[in-house]
Amino acid sequence: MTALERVRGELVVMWDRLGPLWGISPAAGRVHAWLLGHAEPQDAEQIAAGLESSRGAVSMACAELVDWGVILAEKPPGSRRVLYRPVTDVEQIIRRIVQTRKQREWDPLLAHLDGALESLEADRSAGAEEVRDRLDRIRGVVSAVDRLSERFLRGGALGTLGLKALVRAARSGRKRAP
Amino acid sequence: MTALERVRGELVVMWDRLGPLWGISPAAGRVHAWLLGHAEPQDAEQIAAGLESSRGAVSMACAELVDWGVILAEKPPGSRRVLYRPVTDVEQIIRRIVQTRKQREWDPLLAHLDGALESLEADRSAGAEEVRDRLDRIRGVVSAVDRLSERFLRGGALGTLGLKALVRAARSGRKRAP
DNA sequence: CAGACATTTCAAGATATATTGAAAATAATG
DNA sequence: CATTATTTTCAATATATCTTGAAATGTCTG
Repeated sequence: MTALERVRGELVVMWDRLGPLWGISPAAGRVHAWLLGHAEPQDAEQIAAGLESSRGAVSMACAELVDWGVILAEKPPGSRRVLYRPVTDVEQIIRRIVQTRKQREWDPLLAHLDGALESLEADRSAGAEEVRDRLDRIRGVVSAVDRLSERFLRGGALGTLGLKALVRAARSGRKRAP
Repeated sequence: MTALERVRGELVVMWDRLGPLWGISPAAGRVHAWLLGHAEPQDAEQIAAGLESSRGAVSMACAELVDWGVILAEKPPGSRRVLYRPVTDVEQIIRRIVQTRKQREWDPLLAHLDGALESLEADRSAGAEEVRDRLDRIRGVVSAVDRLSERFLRGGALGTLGLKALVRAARSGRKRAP
């Protein structure tokens, strides 16, 4: 077994657990890992065989990943197969994930909090006062993160957040023991 | 039904879905929401009754929340009951969540990536070259976020990230329609 | 536009996760 | 230190989620 093959297996295990952290399902995470581990784009058949999964499951996972914008589906002319290729521009991946999560989760949360605060304005009891205060503080942070992500999405580059310089610095200083 | 009671119910639904986003289970999220919705600290019995859950489930959830540092367990002298109170300092909550996730998830991820990159260094095939490049780019971002969180955890205040000013700004400008 | 090759869908079944409730453990009081 | 109020644990059970595979749908070529 080559080093590459071993790394591929580890990648699959990692992404299976980490996918949920940024909002994608474990199954889709495994497919993403598989694609990241292969230089050549793969078709659904190969992925299913490699992950010991079924054709249908891979189809679902790929649809999810295309939806998130972290992989691309390519139809080479002269063939009916669909080839999947991972997006390798990390900034683009982050952008898509931030964008998708913002509108799926963050914006609705903010709207709910605003609604809750509004209905509590009428209630002048001591208990309501305290709860309103807490929600207002939470809303402050949620709103701040919301604006931060907006700035990131508009600003065009990681640079706005100082991330770009950090990435540069981080790439040079590898290999701190586990 | 008062406005406060309605808001409590909505909070529970929100936190049930959002808990997983920052790493706690849906059940623990509901308990956290229940506590946030009540000005007075609550005992496990009250929580179980309020959420129509069982005594045991609440016990597990509270242990998880105390572990995360987002609620406090208080033993009032002269009684055997344990009262639970949510931490209301939002900065402290964020700090605990960032800290816990960093060491549970982020640090191991970084170590794995370093290990994978190291074993790929030997493999000089074209495929390995491409995969190594991708992993290196990913490692750059993971490492950058890691350093960012370290800076936040040490720096003592949200201020370091510019979040503090954002929170101030956000709190004044409420009520953009849903 | 028919035939063949591929993909997507979806209901049934398999698997994993969460919940319950009663028994064991713990802590406080007289 | 026995009693009682309370919490924690954990095996059984209920619930939700993921996977499968066959049928339906789509799409490219001659």
